[in-house]
Parts: sequence; C-alpha cells; structure tokens
Amino acid sequence: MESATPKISRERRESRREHILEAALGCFADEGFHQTGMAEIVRRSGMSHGAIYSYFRSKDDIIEALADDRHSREAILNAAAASDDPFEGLVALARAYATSLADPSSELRRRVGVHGWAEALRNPRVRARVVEGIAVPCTLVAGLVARAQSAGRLAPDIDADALARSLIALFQGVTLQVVWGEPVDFDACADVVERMLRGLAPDARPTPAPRAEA
Amino acid sequence: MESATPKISRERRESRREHILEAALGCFADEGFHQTGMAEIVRRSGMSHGAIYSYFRSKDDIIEALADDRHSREAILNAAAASDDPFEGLVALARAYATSLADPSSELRRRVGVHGWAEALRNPRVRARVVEGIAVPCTLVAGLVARAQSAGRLAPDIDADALARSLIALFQGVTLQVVWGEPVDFDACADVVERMLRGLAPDARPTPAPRAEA
Amino acid sequence: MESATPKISRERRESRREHILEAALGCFADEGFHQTGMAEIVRRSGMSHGAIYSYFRSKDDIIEALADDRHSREAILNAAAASDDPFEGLVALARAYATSLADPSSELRRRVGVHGWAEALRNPRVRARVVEGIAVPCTLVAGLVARAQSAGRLAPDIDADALARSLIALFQGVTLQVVWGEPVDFDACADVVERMLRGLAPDARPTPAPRAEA
Amino acid sequence: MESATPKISRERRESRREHILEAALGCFADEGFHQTGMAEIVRRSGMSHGAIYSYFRSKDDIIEALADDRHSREAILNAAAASDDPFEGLVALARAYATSLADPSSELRRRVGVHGWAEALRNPRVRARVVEGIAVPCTLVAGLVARAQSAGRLAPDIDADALARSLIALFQGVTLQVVWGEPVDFDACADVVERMLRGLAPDARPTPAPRAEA
DNA sequence: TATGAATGAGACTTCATTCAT
DNA sequence: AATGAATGAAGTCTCATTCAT
Repeated sequence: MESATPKISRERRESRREHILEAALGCFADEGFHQTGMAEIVRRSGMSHGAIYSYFRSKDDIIEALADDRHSREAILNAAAASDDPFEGLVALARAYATSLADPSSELRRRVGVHGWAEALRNPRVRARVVEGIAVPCTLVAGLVARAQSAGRLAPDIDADALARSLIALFQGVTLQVVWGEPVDFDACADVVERMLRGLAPDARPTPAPRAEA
Repeated sequence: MESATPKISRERRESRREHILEAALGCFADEGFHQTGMAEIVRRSGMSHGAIYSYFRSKDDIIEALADDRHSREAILNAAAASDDPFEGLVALARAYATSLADPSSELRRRVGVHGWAEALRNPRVRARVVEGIAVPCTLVAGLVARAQSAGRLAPDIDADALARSLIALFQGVTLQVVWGEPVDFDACADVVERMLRGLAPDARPTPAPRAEA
Repeated sequence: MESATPKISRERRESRREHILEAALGCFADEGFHQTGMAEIVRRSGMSHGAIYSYFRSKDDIIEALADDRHSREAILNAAAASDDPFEGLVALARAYATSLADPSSELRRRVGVHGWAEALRNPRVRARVVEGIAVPCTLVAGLVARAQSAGRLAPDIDADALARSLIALFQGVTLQVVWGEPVDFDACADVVERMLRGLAPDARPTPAPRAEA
Repeated sequence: MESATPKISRERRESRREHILEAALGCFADEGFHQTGMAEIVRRSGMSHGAIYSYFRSKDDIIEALADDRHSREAILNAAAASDDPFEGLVALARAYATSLADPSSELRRRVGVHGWAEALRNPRVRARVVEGIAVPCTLVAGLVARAQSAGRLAPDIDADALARSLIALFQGVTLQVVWGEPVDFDACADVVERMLRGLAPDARPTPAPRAEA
C-alpha cells in the first residue's frame, strides 16, 4: 500500500522540486525569506499551492533546502584540488572564488546565501546547514595550509585553522560587498590575497614587528 | 511651529528613544526584523504601542535607525588613529577589531548587524546605511595603506583599495562566524592578519609565483 | 494567464460577491462607511476576513462598489420611457420615484446612498460614481423636457437643464427626508410635482410677476 | 466652591469655543467627521488636546455642535419675511437660497452640512438637530403657502405641507449638487422655481391631466 | 493527485481620550 | 487652566496552511 503506484516518476518529481526551488530562489533573492509570500512562489512556479505543499512540508522547508548550496561550493573546491602543490592550490582557490563572484548566473544564489546567513541566527536548521557549508571549505583549506607547511611553502608557525577561517571570512565579506552592488575589483582582491599568501612563505623576510624590536 | 511647547525635555525624549531602540535591538537580535512583531518590542520596552509610534513613524523607521551603528564603528576606527605609523595603525585596527568581537556586550549589535546585511538587499535605505558603514572604514584603511606605502612600509604596487576592501571583508566574515557561534580564535586570526600585512612589506621576499617562472 | 483554472464558476463567484455587498449594505446603512468595521461585515456575511479580501481589494473597494447603484436607477428611468408623450413621461417619472421611495426593500440602499453623498465629498472615486448617477437621469430628464417643449407641452423659454436639475434635486431632497424618518407624504409630493409641471405648460396663464407689472 | 473664580471671562470662553468649531469645520469639510482625527483639529486650532476637551466633552460633542447651523438658516428665512405678500415671500426665499449657494464663504458649512445629513442616519442627536433644521423652514414655508392660498395667490387645493417639503427638498438637492462641484446654474434654477410657483396660481390654467380626461 | 478558495490568527498602525505635570 | 505624552482597544489587511472538490 505504501506508494502503491508512483504516479510520476522519481525523475519527474525531482525535476518539479527543483523547479519550485528555482522559483523560490528568485523570490527570496528579491525580498528575503520572510517578505516573500507563498503566493509569490506559487505565481513564479506556475504551480498551485497544494502542489507545492506536496513537495515541501512548509515554507521553512523550502528555506532550509535553499540554505544548502552544494553546487557552487563544489565547483570552487575542485579548483583547489586541481593543483598538486597545496600552496598553489590555495592561490588557485582564491582565484576561483574571485571568478565565481563575477558570474552573473550565480547572483541569485549569492543573494539568497546572504539571507541565509541572517536566517542562520534564528533558525537552527538553517544554521546547521550554513555552518556545515563553512566547515567543509574550512577543513579543506586548513588541510592545504598544513600540507603547504609540511612542504616548506608556508611558515610553519602559522595557525592553519586561523588562516583557513580568515580566508573563508575574506571570501564571505567580499561576497557581501558584491551583493550590495559595491564596486569590488575581484581580480585586484585576488591579487592581494595571493600576495598575502606568498608573504607568508617561510623564507619571506617581513618587516620585523616594531614591538619585537622594543 | 513644531512642538511649540515640548512636555518632556530633549534628553528625556532621546533617552526614551534609546530605550525603544535597545528593546528592539534585543528582539531583532533574536528573531530578525521581520519575525519580530511590534507587540514584542512593546513588551520588551514596557511602553505602549502608541508611545512607540510617537518616537518612530514605523517599524521600518526603527530598523533603519538600528542599521546605523556609528558607536561601535568609531571605537574601532579610533584605534587606527592611535598610532602615528600608518602601518602599525593597520595592525592596531585589526587587533582592535578582534578585541571588539570578543566583547559580549556587543553581541546583540553584531547579530542585528548581520540581519541588516541581509535587509540591505531589499531595503534601499538600509543598504545606504550599511554601505556607508563600509565606506567610512574602507576609506580610512585605504588611506592608511597609501600612507604606509609612501612611508615605504608597504610594497608600492599593492592596490590600496583592494587591500582595504579585503581587510574589511575579512572582518565582516569573521563577524559572521562569530555570531553563528563558530569557535573562532580571534587572537590567532589577528596574528594571521598581522603576519599577512607584514608579508606585504616592500623588502619582504615572497616565494616567487611559479607562473612568473614559467 | 489570469486565474488559469477557476475553482468556482463565474456565477458562484458573482453570487458570493453580491452576498458580501449585501452584508456590507446592511452594515453601512446602519453605521455609515467609516463607523463600520470589516469585522462587522465579516460577521454579517458569515465569511472570513480572507475570503472577503479575495473578492474585494479593500474596504474602499466595497464602498465604491456600493456607491454605484444602477439597479434602482434603471427601474425608475424605465418609467419615463414607458410613455410616448415626453411630458407625461416626466410626470410618470415623478410618480415612479415617489413609489420607489415607499418601497421598504430599498431602504438600505437609500440610506447607503445618502452616506455615499457625503463620502463623495472626500473620495474622488465615489464622487465620480455619484456624479455619474446624477448625470444619467439629468440628461434623460433634460431630453424629455426638450422634447416636451418641441411638442408644445412645455413653455419653450424654460431652461431644460435647470428644470432637470431641479427635479433631480427635489427627488434627492425627498430621499433625504425619507431616510431621516420624516413623515413625508410621497403621493402628495408627487401631486405637487405634477401640478408644478402642468403649470409650466405654454398655455398656462400664471399669475404675472408683480415686478413685471411695476 | 462652584466655579470659585472663573479664570477667563464668559466672552473669552465663548470665543475659544467658536475658534475650535471653526477649526473643526475646516477639517470636517475636507474629510468628514470620522476621517478627521482630533489631532487634526488640535493642529488647525493651535490649541492642545486638553484645552479642546475642556470646551467639548468629546468629538461627538463637536460634531453635534456643528450639526446645528442656525446662522445660515436665519439669513435665508429672513428673506421670506421681507415681503408682506406671502407668495412673493416664497419667491424671495427661493432667490435668497440660490444667492446663498453662490456664496463661497459658506462652502465649508455646506459641505459639513452634507456630512451631517449622513451622520443623522446613525447619530440620534445629530438627526434631531438636522430634522429640527428642516422643521423650522418647513413650517415657515407651509405657513407662507397657506397664507398665499388664503390670499388667493395659490390654488387652494394644493397640499401646503407637501409643497413646503418639496421646496425644501429641492433646495437640499441643489445644495448636494453644488458641493459636489456640479455646474449648477443657481439663477436658472431659481427662475424655474419661481415659474413653477407662479404656475400654481389659482387662475393658471394648466394643461389638464390626461387621466382626468380619460 | 492537483487545485485554489477559504481560513483565522496575527501583522502593523491609528486615534479618542486621559492625566501627571 | 492648560499641556501633550501616553494609553490600548480597535482598525484594516496579510498570509502560511488546509481541504473539499
């Protein structure tokens, strides 16, 4: 008796689900989660209220589903794995991120992502997804850093985790500025990041900290 | 013509206004702007609906007022001016920011700030305030960078604006992680930032970029 | 694109709409537009707030819809067309109006009509409807007068428009007195009107105006 | 102890009262009774809430006070008394009314008067005042008619009361059209009224009613 | 299954009136 | 007497969700 006869195929169901999420993405990108009404999603999707509620239990379900953005993340993380050299992998990752920010087809996701960052403050499930979305690249970057240190490409006394978090933070902050429409020069920022990373090389001789001299 | 004979003093009025903002801050920090009802603000403030509406024209007015956070900004920016040396000013600023993130008394403001970042996507007035809130430190940091370059403390070919934006971005991203309750080690991050800044010194010899070698 | 698949028939929808209007008519007749709450209309209609708002965009929409009262107007105007003789048509119209005033089933409409007369002073859309409601019979009456003059049934030097307006005005004023519960004798008034109309016949010999004699 | 020391003279008090009524008149003329807030009256009067409430017990009190419009009525009624001849008194009254409608300084009163006509439907005290405002001229006109009949200036079989009501009704209706901004030609209307009155003279030979012929 | 009309709690805001000053 | 800040009930309208069709 349990799902005796699937009226629509699993693929069709998945495709309808994606269709709803896409409609919701557009709505949420424009007005945020709580200023978007289900009616708007209904209109954009061309479906009925009932239909949508057969794919998602509630509006919060849709929000949750959109809080998870595997796709765009993976593309970027793959960039890091492209290089055998962990240090160059970090640099490549920064470049890939900058490039992705310039992609207009991801604008809606970026905007909804920022709404998700706020929603994470009050919705534990959204927070879980957002935090997980940070944890993955954070771990990966920290791993690259550690390997780069082992390979003698980064100063060994640098806190790998702090550097990883700082880089992720930097990407997040740039994303914010981009969605706000600020005139951010992605390439220049990537240059700066690359430069800063190279400045962390073990044989780099930074200006000694004055305090150390005192 | 306006308020011919005020019944309460300007100070009292301002204090009541602040009282409302504080109540709203608590509400918004917990639930965000649009999931907080006026009734909640009324309860927290201990005032009546009507009283609140005599201090603010609308809920949006309150949101706008909270989108502007001069106080916390100034405290940090002052840190940068404390040092005569622009380069050390940058470092001090990063440290001051890290310190401020550890201050529990600013937690609500940080949380509301993040909600404001999302709200900026759909509310032009909030965006104006948020963007202005970025512009000020951005300009200041860029100025410090330029002065540091003139003083020979930073490599002259670094894009001052990109560096400024990147630093601000990094601060914003760290703030995000902090409000999400992530275990961020502020001091370690500040160390990393300082280290990266020092790695940008003109006499630092970074690992040459492999591409350049090719 | 609009209402791709209506769930209820056009007739049912129209009937629901009329049901709401009828409920609102009762409320407005009792308390006027602005002293009637939507809650009262909800109660009288037996529907929910949301349902009503799916038939009318706002309370003002309902008011507007009720400001237009084609039905009762047409019934009366048809009376005028019943006679081939324009002069007798005028008389018949006056009689029909008097008769309609005695109809208790129109009492609510009359009362709401009076509220509409006041509302017309501040609501341009209501005014437009009310003024149009005057214009139609005014034009018709003026036409009858002109035809009666051509047929030699009314003195040719009478200002057709002023007579039309005066008759309409008289009807309006009587309506006012009726809704106030004044003891108006409709038939006697109709007699007076008929008598006055007949006194305007070209061969009537009115008492000469004393001034003219001076 | 009872009003131990009147702080302000009776005249001053009366003048303040009038001042409030004048302010309210302007408000009510624009927006009607129930769409005008006390705050608006406070602003227009330049007084305080409390002050106004020391002259009127409530907003309804103000409405009531304005529902009674002795002044403009008396001016018109006096016109009727100017002539010794009752028939000419009627004509003079119609002329005086037409003249008063053209007076722009009475526009606000006319508008508020119409709002009062609607309010009379729900507020018994307002109705009492409005009805009384009709009764007085009605009685006077009926008296003139009766005297004119006694004097052989009007056909004796006319229902004096119905004629009086009809004339008053006509004036009211014309007032409505005037406040709505309709292009009413007062003089032409007065001409028509005069003509109709003269057509009621006993020696006038109206076109016989067809029914009578049948 | 799918539809969309209906629900009704709850959103934001206003405003006649009061009363401490 | 006069002031105007404060009250809080009531106003209009929205919207996530359900369920008869």
